Amino acid sequence: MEQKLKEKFIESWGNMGSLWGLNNSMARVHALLIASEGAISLDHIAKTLNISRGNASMCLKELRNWGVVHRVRVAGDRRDYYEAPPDIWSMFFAIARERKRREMDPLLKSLKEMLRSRETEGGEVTERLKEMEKLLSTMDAIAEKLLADEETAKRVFESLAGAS
Amino acid sequence: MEQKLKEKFIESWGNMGSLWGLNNSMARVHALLIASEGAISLDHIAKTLNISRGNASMCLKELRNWGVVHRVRVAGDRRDYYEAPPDIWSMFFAIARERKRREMDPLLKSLKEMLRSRETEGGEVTERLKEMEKLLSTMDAIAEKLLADEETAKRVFESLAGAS
DNA sequence: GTGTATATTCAGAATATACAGAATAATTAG
DNA sequence: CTAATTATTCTGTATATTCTGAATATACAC
Repeated sequence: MEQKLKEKFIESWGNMGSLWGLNNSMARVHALLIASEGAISLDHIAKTLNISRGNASMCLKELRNWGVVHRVRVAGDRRDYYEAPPDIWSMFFAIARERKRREMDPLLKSLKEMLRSRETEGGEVTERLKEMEKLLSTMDAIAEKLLADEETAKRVFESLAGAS
Repeated sequence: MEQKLKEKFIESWGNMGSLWGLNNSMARVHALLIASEGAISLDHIAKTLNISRGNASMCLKELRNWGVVHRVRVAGDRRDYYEAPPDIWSMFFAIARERKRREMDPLLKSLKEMLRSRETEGGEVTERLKEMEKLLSTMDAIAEKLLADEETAKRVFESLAGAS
């Protein structure tokens, strides 16, 4: 019966994943790992989700890049096992870190470069770009601060959520 | 010469856009509007970006759904003109609102549903899902609060970014 | 009303992405 | 070292997405 919940979760997570940069298989692999108690093998994953072992391998690699899945080696067993660390908050931070790295950093970098190369130039457009750069720098500073220390960040979140 | 800056910005924004749900053309159209002083016509957009008028039309429609582009009607001119509102902060909030709506709300909804349908059940998996629900609810509360009042939000951001 | 300029929608072509399964590489036991 | 087992990478195919250009609709001038 626990099975039904698991399947439903895998399906939902699969749908959601695409919203933050995972394709369906990746998100399903991730969901299966989240919903499984111990570490499980690539083979087990491929069989359970009905995907090829090759695909499973690529998904796991990418999920490890995101930092949301770990490989576990078991002595006396050739196979690799994989698990999602149990702490949901650290998963959240891993995802946040990666998304910042992918979505924010390059844009901020590109803005800074553009503005540096045209420091002297005026115009409305340059003004807007400067404002964008300021805004993104603010966000960047916040993100850096929060991602650097998870415990502090948690407290900030609780306080922001709670304050009337 | 301003032209080079514009092109570079369009290219960067185009690359970035795909990371938050716009396809390349949409993001390029958006970038062109951000980087243009007044309102410009569909025709102008299609020509400048080398895309079909049909595609331009669809992109503009979608960008207006996001709330980041406005249509301007000029008296005595049949054509429609489009512009990106000049305030970067309100653009930021429009994007944030839409992303929350697309990325967070459905996930939270789906989690709540799952948990409701299995309230009685225990197990490690259910525990994790509950934690996820709690975490997302916290984030949701923060987002609601910040998106409801832009001025307050700005102040919160400044303060978070600044505090040592 | 008619004719013209513009915008939108749509079908299918072009392109990009995701996947299975085969080929290759790596690891380990013996 | 060799053979066996598992993991990874690669290749072609299936699928999904995006885009164009044509068809259709809409708005306006007269």
